[in-house]
Amino acid sequence: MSEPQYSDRQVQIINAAIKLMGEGGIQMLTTKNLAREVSVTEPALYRHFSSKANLILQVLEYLKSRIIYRLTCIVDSDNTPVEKLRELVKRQFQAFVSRPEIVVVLLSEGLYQNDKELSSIVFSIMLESSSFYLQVIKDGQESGDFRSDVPAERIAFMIMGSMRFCVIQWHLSGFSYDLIPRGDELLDTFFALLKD
Amino acid sequence: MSEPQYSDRQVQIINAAIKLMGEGGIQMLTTKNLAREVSVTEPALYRHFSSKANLILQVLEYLKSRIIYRLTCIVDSDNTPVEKLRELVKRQFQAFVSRPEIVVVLLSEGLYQNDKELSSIVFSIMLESSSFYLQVIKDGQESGDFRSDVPAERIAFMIMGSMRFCVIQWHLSGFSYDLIPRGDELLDTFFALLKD
Amino acid sequence: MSEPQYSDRQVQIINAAIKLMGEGGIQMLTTKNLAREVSVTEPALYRHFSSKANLILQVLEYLKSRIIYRLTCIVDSDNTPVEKLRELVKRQFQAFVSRPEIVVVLLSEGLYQNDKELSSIVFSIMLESSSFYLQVIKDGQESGDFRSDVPAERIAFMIMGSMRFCVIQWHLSGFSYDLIPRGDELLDTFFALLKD
Amino acid sequence: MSEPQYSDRQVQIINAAIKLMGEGGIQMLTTKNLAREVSVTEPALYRHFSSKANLILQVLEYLKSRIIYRLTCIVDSDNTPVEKLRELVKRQFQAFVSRPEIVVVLLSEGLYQNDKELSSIVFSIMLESSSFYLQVIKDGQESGDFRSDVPAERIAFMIMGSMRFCVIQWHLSGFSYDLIPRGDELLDTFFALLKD
DNA sequence: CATGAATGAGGGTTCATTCAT
DNA sequence: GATGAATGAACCCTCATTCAT
Repeated sequence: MSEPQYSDRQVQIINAAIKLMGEGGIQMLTTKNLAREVSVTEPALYRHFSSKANLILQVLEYLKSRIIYRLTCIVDSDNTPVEKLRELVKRQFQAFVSRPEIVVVLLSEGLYQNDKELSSIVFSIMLESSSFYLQVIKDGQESGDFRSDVPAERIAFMIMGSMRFCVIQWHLSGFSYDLIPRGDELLDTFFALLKD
Repeated sequence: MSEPQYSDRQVQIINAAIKLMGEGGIQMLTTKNLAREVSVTEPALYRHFSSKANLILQVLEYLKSRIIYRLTCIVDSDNTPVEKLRELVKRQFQAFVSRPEIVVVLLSEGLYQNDKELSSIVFSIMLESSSFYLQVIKDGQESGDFRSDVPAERIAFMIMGSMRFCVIQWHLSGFSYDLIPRGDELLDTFFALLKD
Repeated sequence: MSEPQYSDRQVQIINAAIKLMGEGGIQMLTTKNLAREVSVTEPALYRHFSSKANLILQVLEYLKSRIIYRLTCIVDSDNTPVEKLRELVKRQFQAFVSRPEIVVVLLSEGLYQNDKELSSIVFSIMLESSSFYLQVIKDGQESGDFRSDVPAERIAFMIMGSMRFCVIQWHLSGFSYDLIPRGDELLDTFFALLKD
Repeated sequence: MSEPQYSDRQVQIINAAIKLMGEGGIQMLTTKNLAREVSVTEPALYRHFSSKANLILQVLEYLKSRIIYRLTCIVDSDNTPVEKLRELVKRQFQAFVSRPEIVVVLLSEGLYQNDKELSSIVFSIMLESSSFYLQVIKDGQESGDFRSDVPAERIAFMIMGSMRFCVIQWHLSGFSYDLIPRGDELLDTFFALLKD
């Protein structure tokens, strides 16, 4: 593969960074906090990442590769489009539930405001994810499972937007309720609106 | 109104803060930058706001009151539900176009991660805005303009989620294209899916 | 008299200053706190005192004049030396009890470290007070009430030192016990040691 | 010993802090002045002390441990009570002469007004020192060297109070005369008054 | 690989004081 | 007399990063 390999320490640091950002946004991701979290000194971090910006970049790329991998698995399976869409939503939500910190890292785009490079990775995660949803919708339209009078692009767009909105509210509420049933409700709504 | 009055200077500072956050997120909102923007010294800011946190809070409340006002005007008009929904979307997008900085302030929830109070204002803006959309959808369902087999809450939810997603992509792209046509497309999609 | 007259406002400010210093030392005596205490704005203070240093100076002179007046009354009375000494101690302690803030202002010499002028006033209060005690001791020695084998100066010195130490401990304890009985104990000790 | 160890830099900083406070009270103890005195930058100080408050605390504890050590040596010696008392006074005064700054730090209780923790250390230094004087007086009473008709506590109290008063006057005078002879005078007075 | 020590740049904030009104 | 607004200087402290060891 062309994907970069991460040393154990790097993975450890990346996960610590995700944890910290999850706790208090990018303002909590300081070299001091990070070093404490990994139980090394601050200069030691620079053995593994050339700078803080570079670290965040690796964090995003690390998450991106895992997301793409997950989406690929689902879309490449033998399920029907309806089942695939269900899986896409459920597994995405399960991922957030099992690691809520990621919500901050991935859905708080504004965090990376200053850095074009970071913003563009977040953007690319969004776009590439899009294509998986889009493919499933198109398949569903061809198979007659989903209505065809609305372009697949716009449907995929609405689905992703709704999912994001759902997760963001969950986050703003302080993760104070169970996300999973919300995903089921979302799916019900999607299928109702998409019925041919 | 019972809302707090702002002195000229306060409004000036609030707008400068919005501008700065628009340019570089909360990391650009430093007292130094703010003071330069308003052409006073840093300590002078403290005559008008008790602290930086308090300033951000006022920024959010200032925007909130304006948003609520705009939504109220639209919903209280004599238009049909269909027209109202169209207005809600178009005017919201126009507001963002005429002042893109606001996107950062209002849609980058993660920015306020550290501060429960700020997060809760952003959350409340979201929830209160919701209620306006919801009312319009409900009216449309009663008048037979919108389908009734899907609960109004979920429809409102999808609409807001899609709008946010649309604006966020626009933001991540660096405001590199015209947002308005995207709003029109969104509306087309909404109406197609909501047709009774 | 040659003593300066104080306007009502000046007295009000002086007393507010004493109160503040009593609460938190000279670090609490800020123009902001002072203005709040007197219910005027900060610049208004400068109508009555040319500077903060000048204010403190007036505070000390104000207190000094009152102390000297009190001491004079006692020493000029018709009492015996023994009674006068008793009065000097009791009335001094009563003054502190009725207004503990003064302890800080008068006995925390270090506060004025930076300012020779202020230090010298505190010093002069100490020296002038000394002379009253000294006179009483001398009278007592002449009348045969007190032993004469130790110079009056040294006896007066020990008495004042013990009194100060007593009050300082009371202060450091947070005024957590009744000072008056300690004064009585002190007096017992003095008389026991001074008996001819 | 169980006492905390100080690194060289910490001792250097502590001494610089004492020097600064000696020159101009706590108002002169700024991070900027301190850094200049130690020839490092301000942030460097924070590698050795977590905050300015913590530094002052360490200063006091550092001095306390040295004082207690000195007192212990004297009291544990084989001298007679009379000799021990003489030593206690002389060595204390010598310590102040050789390092007058300490007067400010230890005898300007008001300095720490704002901080309960600091005040309580100063208080504890006072109390613990007390116990050494008390022991010597008691021994002297038992051996018949000192009169027994006045409780040892009160005698110790008078001695400490007189000593403090002596040193404070010396300080207020700007260290303008030799403190040592004053100590001798004090001792003469003590012995005269304490003679059985 | 990792550390202890240090740094320049910058953070938010408070201070006593001034000035025009 | 008093105010609102402003200021220069200074405050304590944190940041990401570097370097010698």
